[in-house]
Amino acid sequence: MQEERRLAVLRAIVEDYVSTEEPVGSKALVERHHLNVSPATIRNDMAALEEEGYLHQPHTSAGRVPTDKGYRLFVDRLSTVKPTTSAERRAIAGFLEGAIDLDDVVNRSVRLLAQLTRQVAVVQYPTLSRSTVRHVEVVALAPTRLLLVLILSSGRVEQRLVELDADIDDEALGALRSRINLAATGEVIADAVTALDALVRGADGTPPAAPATVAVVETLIEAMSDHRSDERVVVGGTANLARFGDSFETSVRPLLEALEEHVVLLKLLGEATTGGAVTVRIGAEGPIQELASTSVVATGYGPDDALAALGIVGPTRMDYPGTMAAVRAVARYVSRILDES
Amino acid sequence: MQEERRLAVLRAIVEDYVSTEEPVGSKALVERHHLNVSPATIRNDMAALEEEGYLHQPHTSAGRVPTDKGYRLFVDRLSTVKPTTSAERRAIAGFLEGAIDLDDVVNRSVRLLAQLTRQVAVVQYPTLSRSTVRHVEVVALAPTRLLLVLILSSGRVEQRLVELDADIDDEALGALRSRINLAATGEVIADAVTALDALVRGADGTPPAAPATVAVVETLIEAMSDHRSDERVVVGGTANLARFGDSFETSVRPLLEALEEHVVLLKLLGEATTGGAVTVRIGAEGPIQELASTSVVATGYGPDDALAALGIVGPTRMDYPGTMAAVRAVARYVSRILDES
DNA sequence: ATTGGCACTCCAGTCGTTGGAGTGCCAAGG
DNA sequence: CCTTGGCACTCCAACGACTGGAGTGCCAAT
Repeated sequence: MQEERRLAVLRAIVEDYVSTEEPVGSKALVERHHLNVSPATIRNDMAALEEEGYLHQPHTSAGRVPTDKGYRLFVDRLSTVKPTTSAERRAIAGFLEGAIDLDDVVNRSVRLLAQLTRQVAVVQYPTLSRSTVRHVEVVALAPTRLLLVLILSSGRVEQRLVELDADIDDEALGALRSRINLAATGEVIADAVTALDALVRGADGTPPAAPATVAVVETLIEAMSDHRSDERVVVGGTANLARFGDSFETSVRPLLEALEEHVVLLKLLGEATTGGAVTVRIGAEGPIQELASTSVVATGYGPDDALAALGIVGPTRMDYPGTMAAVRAVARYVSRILDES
Repeated sequence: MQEERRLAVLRAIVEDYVSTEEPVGSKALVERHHLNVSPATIRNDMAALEEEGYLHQPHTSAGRVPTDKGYRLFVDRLSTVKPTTSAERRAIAGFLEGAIDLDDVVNRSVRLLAQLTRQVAVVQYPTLSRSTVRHVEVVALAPTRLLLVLILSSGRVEQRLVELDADIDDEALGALRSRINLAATGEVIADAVTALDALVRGADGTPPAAPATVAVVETLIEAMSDHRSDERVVVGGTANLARFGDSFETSVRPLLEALEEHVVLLKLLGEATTGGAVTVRIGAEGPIQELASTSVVATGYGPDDALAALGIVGPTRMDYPGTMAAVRAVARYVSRILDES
């Protein structure tokens, strides 16, 4: 069955190219992998694979290099995700266990990912809009001044001050607090907002809400709708870009620029939060011009892997199985840590 | 007066080398700057300057390049800080005005600095230990559960939960709140800690403090002593490293690695918070091996320029007057913004 | 102290040359 | 029909020789 062997050849070429960083020729292939055929046979296969667009030749008489399409086939059908060793798992767990708060978890994750993959790591902060409301606290600092504390499942805490036009007594305050929590606690942000909205609109013919209630709920909704902190990502391991050796001004500069455009990164990571698996975007598959010559390996984390995303950016020539394994492992441990705390 | 001319020659060499990035020769010098002498004269001066260690020759028959010592002399005695134009000032102000919170101020400052100087920018978060206490809020979430909110002059807000062994009534709570604020409000963190400590120790023979007071104050002191967030710095503009063109693996990689070592950066910036002026560290003057071939231009910001520091890291071959002006201008505006909010 | 003249140095770019790795194709063998 | 050895061909990358030009240092003259 020569079709099968062709795929084996593609796999071998990808693996060799990734490790040697040089175009791979037919002779070297048969030596390193024990394909029981001659170089000439391999050449025929390679010619066929090139014909189909999986390989590319830098110059007429050079070895072959995988194309984006070749990597794609490799990732989809030829690679088995390398299982992480127990030592690696222990290292990951140990490194993340020490985290003391959300910031620390995120920062440690970035460093860890960058170190494991030797690529540039990107971690998104837990998304506000996908968190659920854990608790809302309403306390009086003064008779006309309330402090709202909004505690989310992601561990984030938001707080707002509300000035009232009139005094509010403890009893009314308690009632307000329990009504708000009844409506919002446990809900996803979006649902909490609509529930709170219903509260003040007096949906079903109930009398209009008291001014104090309106003020509090409005502030709360504003806090929940404040998506700007959604836009936070942390980037690390840029020193790994040094391995780009060649074509610096042409390939590293735009990449560094893209990495500082956090909006761009968020778009990139956004695609990864759908579906539980590790997402791989190879070369120009994505919408972002500047990253056309790089690959992105990312996945969601948190409950249902939908809270936010993390991943790495690197050259298309990368160790996909190993990288995917590392990304998945880190995402799992981060999810667990967040769940515990 | 030939001594005077020699300095003029040094200045001219620094300026030309910064703008052309190439060793500068005697002929080019007399053409570009209207020194009314011949190239031969300049050559004598250059030989003397080299003898004294201000210049260096890459090869026997090449132009001259300033040494670290040469830059140092230039910065200390030959350069006038370029005044920022009103257009620049408006741009800076406009860019920073839009900031909505502390995070935003810091992030905008980094981008602004990187853009103005075309170097790598580094901004330290306001130092906890140098902030003063603006207000302490103590509210009961439940009879045995208190929420402490610590608001600092830097705009930072810390909060802690305290579980009590016994119930506390509103009256006692109010008393506790005002005693704490009396002791701490307006004080520098360190002083606030000692004042609070005195509160529970009952310094002058007063009866020992109530258990609730002890618990609250201890938690508060702990929050104030939590210096880990002191260690935060934000780095931006790494894409500007691309201009390092030559010697990538040798000079950019260690630099990128150093930039990720935030502890290292903090040490670097730490030196800059003393004294109100802009600090310039050239080449190997500082303690950090990895940055031996770069310069750091930094200054403090905030009240007395002592709250925290910001600055840039770049090649020793940089436009010192312009860079110093930009750093100073940004620091001033950041200070102003923080003061207003 | 300054300057023109002059010999000297040395890098950077250019141009052949060449060796080796790799290919494509073909004809022979399973 | 697939595989294989042989062979001519291609082309890069490395090496070395060459050379022009920019720059210097020194010296004698002013």
